Amino acid sequence: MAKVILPEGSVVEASGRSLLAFLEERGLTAAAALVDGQLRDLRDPLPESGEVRTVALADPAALEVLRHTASHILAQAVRRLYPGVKLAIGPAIADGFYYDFRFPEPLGREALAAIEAEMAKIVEADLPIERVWLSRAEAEALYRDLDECYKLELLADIPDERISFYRQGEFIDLCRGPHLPSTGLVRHVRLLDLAGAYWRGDASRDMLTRIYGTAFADAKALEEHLRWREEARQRDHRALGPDLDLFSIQNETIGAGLVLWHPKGARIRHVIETFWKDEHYKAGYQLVYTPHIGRARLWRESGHLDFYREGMYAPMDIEGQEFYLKPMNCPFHIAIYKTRTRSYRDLPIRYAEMGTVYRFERSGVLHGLLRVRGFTQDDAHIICRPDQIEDEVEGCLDLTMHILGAFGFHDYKVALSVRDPAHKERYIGGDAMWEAAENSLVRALERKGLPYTRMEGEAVFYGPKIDMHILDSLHRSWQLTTIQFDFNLPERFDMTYIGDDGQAHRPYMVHRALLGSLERFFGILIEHYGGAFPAWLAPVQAVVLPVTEGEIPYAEGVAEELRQAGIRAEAWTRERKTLRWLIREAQLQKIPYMLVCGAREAAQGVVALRLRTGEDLGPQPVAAVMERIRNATAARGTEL
RNA sequence: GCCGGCGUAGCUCAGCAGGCAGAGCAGCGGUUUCGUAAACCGCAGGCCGGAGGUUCGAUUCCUCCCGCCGGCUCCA
Repeated sequence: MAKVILPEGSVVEASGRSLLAFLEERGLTAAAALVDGQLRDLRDPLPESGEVRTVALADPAALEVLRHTASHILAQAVRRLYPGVKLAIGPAIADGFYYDFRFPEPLGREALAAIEAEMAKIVEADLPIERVWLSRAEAEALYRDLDECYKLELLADIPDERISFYRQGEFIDLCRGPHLPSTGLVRHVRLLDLAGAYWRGDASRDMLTRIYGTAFADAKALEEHLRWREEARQRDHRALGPDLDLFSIQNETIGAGLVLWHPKGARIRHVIETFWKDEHYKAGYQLVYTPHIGRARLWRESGHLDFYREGMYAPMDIEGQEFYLKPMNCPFHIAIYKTRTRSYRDLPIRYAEMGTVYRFERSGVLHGLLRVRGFTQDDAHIICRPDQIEDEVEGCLDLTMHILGAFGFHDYKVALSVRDPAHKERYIGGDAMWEAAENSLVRALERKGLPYTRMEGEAVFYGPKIDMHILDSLHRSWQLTTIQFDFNLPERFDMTYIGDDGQAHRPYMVHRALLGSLERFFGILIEHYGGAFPAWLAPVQAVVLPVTEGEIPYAEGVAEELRQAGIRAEAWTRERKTLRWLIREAQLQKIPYMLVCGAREAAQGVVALRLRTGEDLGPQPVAAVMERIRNATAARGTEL
């Protein structure tokens, strides 16, 4: 007899019947059964022994099942409305689900409403969803009759002889399940988007139409998700950038994927770079500058022309010599290292550079600041002895958390990428190097108490690495930091140091970027803060607003006083507008501090302080306001 | 590259059964001297993304091109 745990927590002993039968007797509903840690259909007969737990519809574990069922309902609805349609695949994904179709006619977004309405009918009908097992021959016959070429292809990849299908009403679909017991449970579903997608992601195969949707157990969760989407849309850096006059990308005149940093964006970048440089000097790095182009010989020696050519732009001819625009900074840093014989006493050497690189990206993948063709890496190369690698990796993690923490990122997801143990021959460098490097990464992560996911076979051919993802204010994950060993370049460039034995040795080299690229990081920052930058980053920290023309000289004096104190301040006196207009404008520009000067304030030598939050703090001495802004700036927090 | 959507004033958008191209904001000129999210009046602003076709006539219909946006395995 199996131990059955019902939704309200009561336990019964049973076998043979389905969990669904028990629930129906009690007038209960649920999404699925959890048997030995695996989700199963409620309609399955209970096992002879073990534990069966009821998974409620509201259980997070049920979400995937719910969405998978929603994708079947979508397919059923599409089938009804578009008889000639061919079905491909329809899985649940992180935020919802999709289904890929080939439509006989192009489908527009406006069709989604009608499909949603048809889905509602299927939900209303509360069709039972039942699993059906077919033999291979039956399955193939079924799909040949229906002329479902994609499904036939999927069938061919399934090794089993008994093939699992799910049936709801007139609709049947190849599927491993599990599914909800009936369509009536999918109450809160919404179709969101329409997009093209290749069959099996392969650009040489058919282009299908993908319909995206999402589903939740209750209306509130669906509403929240839709609000979240809307919030993300409003924070889109591609809209905020031009609105706040931070940057522009001018495809027609400048070129795709090439960023113009406007004065306000440049002001923020300057703050970021200054902070970054100061912290790097403190952490024992040496800053360097290197050129944007280098001779073909350099890139041949580094191997870039062999392994990275598709990411590089065509060479330019300079006095008969080929030069390439740099896609990476490493060869230059190595060239600096090699200008003299290095002693073991010189190590570690840490070269850091805000190095601007150019990489070819296909036009379709370019995306605002997040994917560009020219960008500035916050790059560094650490060259060290074998006995130093662990401390060096740990030092990278410390610096990463210190710097990212200042920008309000405190949640990290870490991926450790190591060799594929089955194919060690695909990687450069010996076992001993790989193990030492991997151990140093693991130990450094453990010493920092950072949980990580180990990814076998995800390492690049030249060394193991750590990638760190941060979560932004909307809980979206972004990969920023990468810390990777490179066993390849020291070899290719024959880098050495003289050890205490008087012999030449090969150093370890670690390549790392903390913010990744300044462009990408800026885009993420804009979305993280929704354009409302904290005081230390705000391009304009304070505006001084005169109430009438009479206070213009006073306002200008106050702004000048602030600027002399190192505060980024402007007096808005260029044209005569009402205070209401000025406040609204400052609010839209998301300026943290508004200093209102009317006749009363001017007479007393004070300002009325209003914060971006809408808080009116009333009259304050100018010195007190400056102190407040200076404190908020120094704290690098979001508090104004 | 491919699929779908979209290209109209600096920006946001309306218009189009085929008949001289419209609004708000921004800009410029003036009036208003104003107290915490938009004072008022006026002026100017356009190869309706580009090329070709159909037509007496095209921003509108058709074809091609260019650009932008969403997406292109999280596998039945």
